[in-house]
Amino acid sequence: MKRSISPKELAQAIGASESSVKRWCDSGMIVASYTPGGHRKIDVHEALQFLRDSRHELQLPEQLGLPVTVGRKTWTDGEAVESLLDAFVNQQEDSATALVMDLYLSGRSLSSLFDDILGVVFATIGNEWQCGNLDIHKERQACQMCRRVMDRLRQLAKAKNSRFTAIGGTLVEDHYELPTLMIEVALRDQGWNAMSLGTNLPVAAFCQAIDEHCPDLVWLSVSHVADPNQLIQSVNELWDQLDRKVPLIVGGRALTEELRRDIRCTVHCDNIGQLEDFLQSYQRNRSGSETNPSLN
Amino acid sequence: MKRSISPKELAQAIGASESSVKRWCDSGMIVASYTPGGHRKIDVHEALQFLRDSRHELQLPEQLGLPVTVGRKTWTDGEAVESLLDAFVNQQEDSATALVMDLYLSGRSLSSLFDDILGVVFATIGNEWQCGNLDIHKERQACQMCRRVMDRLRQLAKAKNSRFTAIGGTLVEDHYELPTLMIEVALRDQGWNAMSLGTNLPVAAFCQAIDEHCPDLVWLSVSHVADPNQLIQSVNELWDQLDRKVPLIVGGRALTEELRRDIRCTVHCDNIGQLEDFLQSYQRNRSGSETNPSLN
DNA sequence: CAAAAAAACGTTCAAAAAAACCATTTTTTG
DNA sequence: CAAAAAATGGTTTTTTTGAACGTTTTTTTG
Repeated sequence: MKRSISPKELAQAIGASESSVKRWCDSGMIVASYTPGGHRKIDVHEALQFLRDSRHELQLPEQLGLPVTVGRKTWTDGEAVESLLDAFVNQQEDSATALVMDLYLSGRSLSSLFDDILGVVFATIGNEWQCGNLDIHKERQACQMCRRVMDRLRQLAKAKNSRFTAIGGTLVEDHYELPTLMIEVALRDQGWNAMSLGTNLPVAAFCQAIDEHCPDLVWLSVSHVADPNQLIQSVNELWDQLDRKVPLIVGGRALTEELRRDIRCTVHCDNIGQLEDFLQSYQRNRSGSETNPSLN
Repeated sequence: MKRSISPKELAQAIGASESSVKRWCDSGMIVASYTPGGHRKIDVHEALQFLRDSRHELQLPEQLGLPVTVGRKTWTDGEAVESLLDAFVNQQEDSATALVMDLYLSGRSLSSLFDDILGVVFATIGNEWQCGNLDIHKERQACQMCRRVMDRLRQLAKAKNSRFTAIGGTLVEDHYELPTLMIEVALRDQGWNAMSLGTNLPVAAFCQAIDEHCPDLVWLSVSHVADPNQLIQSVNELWDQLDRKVPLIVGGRALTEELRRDIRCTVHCDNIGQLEDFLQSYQRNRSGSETNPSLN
């Protein structure tokens, strides 16, 4: 952890301007030390002392809900996973939100955020739960909190007037919402007009939605399979329903080798990163073959 | 969306003078924080809270980062239901959010908002779906949108340091999230520290959570019953687990007369309004019988 | 190691907010 | 109904704030 921060960082943390923080330092309201060149260094302890003395509330402007994150710039994957796990398990939603926003705003791609951080966190939570080390309700609450955090990301990546539409969801008996939500948010972040239809849907629902929205892409998230044969039949039914030009993307942790063999789809994805890779080549092809005024 | 605003901005937003807003801040009617120099900063949450308490008209909603349509109209229940239904079915999330916020800010109680508006809307959506007039995915998407709207209300009614804790959720095979979320939000609005454990939970999960949190109240939402006998057994198991002093509240549209007869619980609630009524008498009793320093 | 880029410095200045005060309107009360 | 009380809105002076800008220090990069 950093032990001192710059005026700019403190300014961001408390929602004031850098000028004001500098003035407060000079007037002695904030105790600051100086580098040989004259740059102010504010000890985190002094910053917190100042927060208590002044009537200023720490109103996290973007992120940084807790002292531990003040001025922190870079997280390694391992640290982020560990902290997030802790926050989710101990129901500290503010910390979790702050951390995820921190990662997002630091320029990390959503695919990396989902695959390398949140995915790992929830894989761990799932494991701990199945090993009996974690109560069921903690797992559920972690999912709920994560969903709220994702909703915030979803709002940040809100759909522009994109030409490309995508729909997706999960089939019957599959109630896992987070994976399909991740795909929705990742697609939106890539400029798609993505809509998750929801979970536990019969194939008919997909077909109706396809008729209604004429999407340019359909995704299917598979996290739980009640009846493998029914799944295979459903996916293939969906495949037959789709125009050849509309790719069907299937992925999820419940996809066994056998299922993959028997399922017809455009591409299997094991994570969001692969999905994005596919999208980019797909968009290049589409843009190349189509006459597209907006790109000229 | 801005986090905090100045008195002048709030004054413009509600069409009052800056002087009045400052006076209200000083008198405590508006909860304000201060910069080190003494400038008032009003958290948007607090501004909305004040707006709701004081019944001031919101003339410039955009000052608070709200959609411009908020506060433009007074709604009858029928109109509100009709418009909300339209917004949910046609996936106009912004409109739906604005309308719900409108109703909330106009001073309507959450119980009324849930029982008379959102409840009716989703009863209608459910009906239309079962009659085949509405595609399944539309119902699912409506639920997702509603959940996001509820999450915003949940944030507004954020838990204070309440003495009273409540937990609840749904039992296995019951995946309906909205009702239990409504209860959570309504309880929070009443000053409770309410936590929804989630859906599709075994009784064991409730028991673990009860051990961990020692709640003052437990709720159970029943929207779908796969096996009536198992439900009865589960609820009674839960009842036995609970201390007599901790009320168990059971409600939901799937509660038939027969089920009610065989289920042991403190009180059945058909809607949020009844829940609030029970809470008020309960809190009076608790405050009266307990030695409670904070009330003296 | 040196050049380039980024961040922080100090200063100035205009806009915004606070505080204090007074006039006007609305509500309460006898 | 009229006087008193309370609430509201406007004005002035003083204080606080945030942004701009050219300069200096620190960090990054080749």
